[in-house]
Amino acid sequence: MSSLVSLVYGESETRPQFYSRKEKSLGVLCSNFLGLYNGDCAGTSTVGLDDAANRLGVERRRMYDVVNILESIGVVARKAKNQYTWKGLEEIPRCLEQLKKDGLKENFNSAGSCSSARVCHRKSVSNENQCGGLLSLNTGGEANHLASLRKNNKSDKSLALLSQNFIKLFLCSNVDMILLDNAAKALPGDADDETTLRTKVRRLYDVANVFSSLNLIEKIRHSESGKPAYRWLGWKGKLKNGFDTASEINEPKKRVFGSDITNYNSKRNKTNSVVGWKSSKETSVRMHNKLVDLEHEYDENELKQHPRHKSTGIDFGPFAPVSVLKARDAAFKNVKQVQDMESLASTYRPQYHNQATKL
DNA sequence: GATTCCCGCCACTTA
DNA sequence: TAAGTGGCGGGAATC
Repeated sequence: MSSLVSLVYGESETRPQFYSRKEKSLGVLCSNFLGLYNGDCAGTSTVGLDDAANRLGVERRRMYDVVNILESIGVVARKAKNQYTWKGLEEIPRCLEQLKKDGLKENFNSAGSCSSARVCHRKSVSNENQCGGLLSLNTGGEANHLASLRKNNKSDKSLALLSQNFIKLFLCSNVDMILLDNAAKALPGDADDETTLRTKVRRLYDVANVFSSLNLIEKIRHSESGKPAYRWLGWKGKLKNGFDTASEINEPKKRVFGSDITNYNSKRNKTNSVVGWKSSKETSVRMHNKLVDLEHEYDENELKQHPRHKSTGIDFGPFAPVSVLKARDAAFKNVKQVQDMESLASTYRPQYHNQATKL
């Protein structure tokens, strides 16, 4: 029992250190990873997976999650076994641009579904996609690490491609707000199978947490259903002192959890409370319609089952941006304070390490 | 009770 | 054959 307590409380702590999911979230890990390689280790061109895991005090498995998602937006590129090339945050806008181009060119979500997203990614596997490292990696001996996945159909479900397709939902349809459930349905895969959907939603939470930590998206709440939705913010960040300052740049705009929305475009509410338009390119119409259909379908069912009072706006959910930002800022500060890598590792390890696995 | 998402099992690939 | 990779879903934290 005492050992169990120490697992939870931390052996070196005099005060109980309660387990907190937020501190171990992929978003926080991502922030720390970026802080490490974009800040303290700026200039480092090669990222060793084991090294990163050690420095950040996490299991290697978690690094795969973060790195795969970051690879999907060009921040890193797989170089060799256990090694990634650090491309940098400045790759993000270029990658987003490319993703948008690809998505539009390949008519992402043609025929009102995302079946073509599968086509899109297959093309990507064939190295037609130029984005970052994920789809055009292939430097040196590492020919195409997705090729192996393709063999066993793994790439169809890879986190990296899910990430890219999630982004394409925003970029290619020009919706700026998507219900997570609907994103899962709209993305490639069996949308009728409950288990498949649930799994996809789990993965989308992973992806969304990382993207949220990058300030590419923000989590909000569908005002009527209370269901989670994500709003596209786009890449606004620029580096300052080696750090992504997107959070700082956007900080004034952030709303406190539960507060009223002031910058919400009322026009969006007119047609649909969740899906809004920025423009209306023909290619985007199909996806828009699909998402709108999903929303209508969802809203009708929801209202039938759970009649609600009319809401005046959007409520932020439990993933309150401010709290996340606080956690992130704290993490960044933490990273900044540590000058040498040795102390960095010891600083971070307790935060992530699952002590239970050390038994 | 529903939502969120960490955790680690395990199948598969690679060296 | 050991090590690397990452899909997957159980189940606990959180709302």
